[in-house]
Amino acid sequence: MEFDVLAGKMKALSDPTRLKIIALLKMRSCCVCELVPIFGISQPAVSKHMFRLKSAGLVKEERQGKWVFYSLNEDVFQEMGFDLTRLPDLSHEIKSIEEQGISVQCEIPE
Amino acid sequence: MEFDVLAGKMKALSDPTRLKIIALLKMRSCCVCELVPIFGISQPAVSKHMFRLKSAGLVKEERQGKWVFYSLNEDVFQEMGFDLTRLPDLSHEIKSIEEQGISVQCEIPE
DNA sequence: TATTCAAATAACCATATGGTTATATTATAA
DNA sequence: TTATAATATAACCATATGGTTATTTGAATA
Repeated sequence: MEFDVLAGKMKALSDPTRLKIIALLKMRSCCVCELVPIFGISQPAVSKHMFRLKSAGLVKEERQGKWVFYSLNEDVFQEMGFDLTRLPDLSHEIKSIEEQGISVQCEIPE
Repeated sequence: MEFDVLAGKMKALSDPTRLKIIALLKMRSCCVCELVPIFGISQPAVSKHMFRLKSAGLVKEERQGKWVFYSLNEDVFQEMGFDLTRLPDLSHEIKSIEEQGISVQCEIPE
């Protein structure tokens, strides 16, 4: 797990519209033209949201004739939730400031 | 759970620095002056990050003399992870576009 | 009381974000 | 082949973001 990568996935879900899109895709795949009336935003706005979700790896796309169907990448989505519960150990950072003598002992705020 | 609120929490964690701060606070409380040398950014930059984490409810603050110690709000953090796995049901949105006849049957892209 | 240290706030800047309208691309249908 | 439908891309705009430096606030210390 890389902090940058996980933060990128979080950013992809940091918008209410994209979060709702994910909730919808948990039910079934959708094409752009279905999402437009649901969210009441323009078609290019939906396309941009899908691009962001796809770039983060959260969503897969599949063209079916003139439609492009987007589906949830369940593995990536689940892994993200897991990563959130297993953030990397940063004890070396704590150790570093302690060795440099710049840590603050909250026990002894004399 | 509200999509807006959850998205707000995600946004608070959508920055690598803030995500690392959370990872640090999982180990122990820290004050601003400890985080400054760890991240190599200015003290006001750290203060702004803490404000954003606090606003999202992910972090608690406690003044100890001239220091302000920030600690992880573990309940909120855990609940966020849980909410992510239990996104609200949006079947009514699907039903709506189906009733309006604007849904696309991906089974029959004739 | 005056000074000093930690943190917060203000003002600013460059870049990112989420929307728009207009146009291009891709694939079906006439 | 031409028109049409779905999607993507481009260009633009207002606001948000993450950083900076300068200043203010709060608390401990000389």
